[in-house]
Amino acid sequence: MRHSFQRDTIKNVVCSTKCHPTADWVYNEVRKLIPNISLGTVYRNLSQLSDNSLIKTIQDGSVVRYDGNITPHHHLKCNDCGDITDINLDNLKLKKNIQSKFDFDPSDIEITVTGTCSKHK
Amino acid sequence: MRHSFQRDTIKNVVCSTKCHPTADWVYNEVRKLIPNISLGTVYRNLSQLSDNSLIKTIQDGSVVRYDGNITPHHHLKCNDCGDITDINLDNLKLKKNIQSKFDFDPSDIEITVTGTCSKHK
DNA sequence: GTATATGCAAACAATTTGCACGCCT
DNA sequence: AGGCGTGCAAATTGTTTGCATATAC
Repeated sequence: MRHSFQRDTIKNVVCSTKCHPTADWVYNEVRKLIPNISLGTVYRNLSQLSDNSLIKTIQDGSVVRYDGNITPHHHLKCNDCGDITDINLDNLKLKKNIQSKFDFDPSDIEITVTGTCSKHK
Repeated sequence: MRHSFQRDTIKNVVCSTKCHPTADWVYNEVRKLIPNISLGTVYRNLSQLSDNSLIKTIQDGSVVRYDGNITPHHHLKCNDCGDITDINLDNLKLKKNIQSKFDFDPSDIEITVTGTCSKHK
């Protein structure tokens, strides 16, 4: 992967927010910096960045969101505001449990908790 | 929700398989029984059935799959064959943990474990 | 110089919707 | 009779791709 101003900018935008943005949100932000960038370029670079593990993707219903936080973590999603928050959960025990109980070799465990956040109770 | 032969057939098809089918798979199966059914009808009824909690939906990447098993359970997905298997995990502790640690009221916890199934090690 | 990246527009796949007609109750 | 359900086709949404040009190394 060689250098490109577009890709650097896209990565910066994704990594400087905690809002777990969609491609479209990223596109609009990046356009403020590179007005004539194309949506295709944004998609291509987001895929590429995630293929190279520089960002993460999360499936939120039918849309893909991106996450600059690449440390292992999970998500809370509020049904009211749609906000997604990062949480850390120890899943080592779960991993071992699954390995022994189901004869399955986990490479990734994704836990998404939906519910009501403190602001909306 | 009143009676319809189409909806009954769709529900039966979804509930008699463990393969977590897509709308398209269901469409093709149902067409064997009702050759002139339309894809729109299949989508409408799958949504309706899941709105009424008679079936479940699971997001598998960008496509939606349906599950006739409506008891609380989670999924193992093999990276090699793509097969999705139901597993039972006790998440009561996790629920309580999240409630107290993050001041968040969980309504649903979804755990998807991807990895390698026993057949593909 | 050559391979990779870009902008643009067209193509795509999954899903949804508008409409006229048909069937349940 | 009135409203929900249906088939069909067109529309919508999110995403990907082909192509000619531009840029990195």
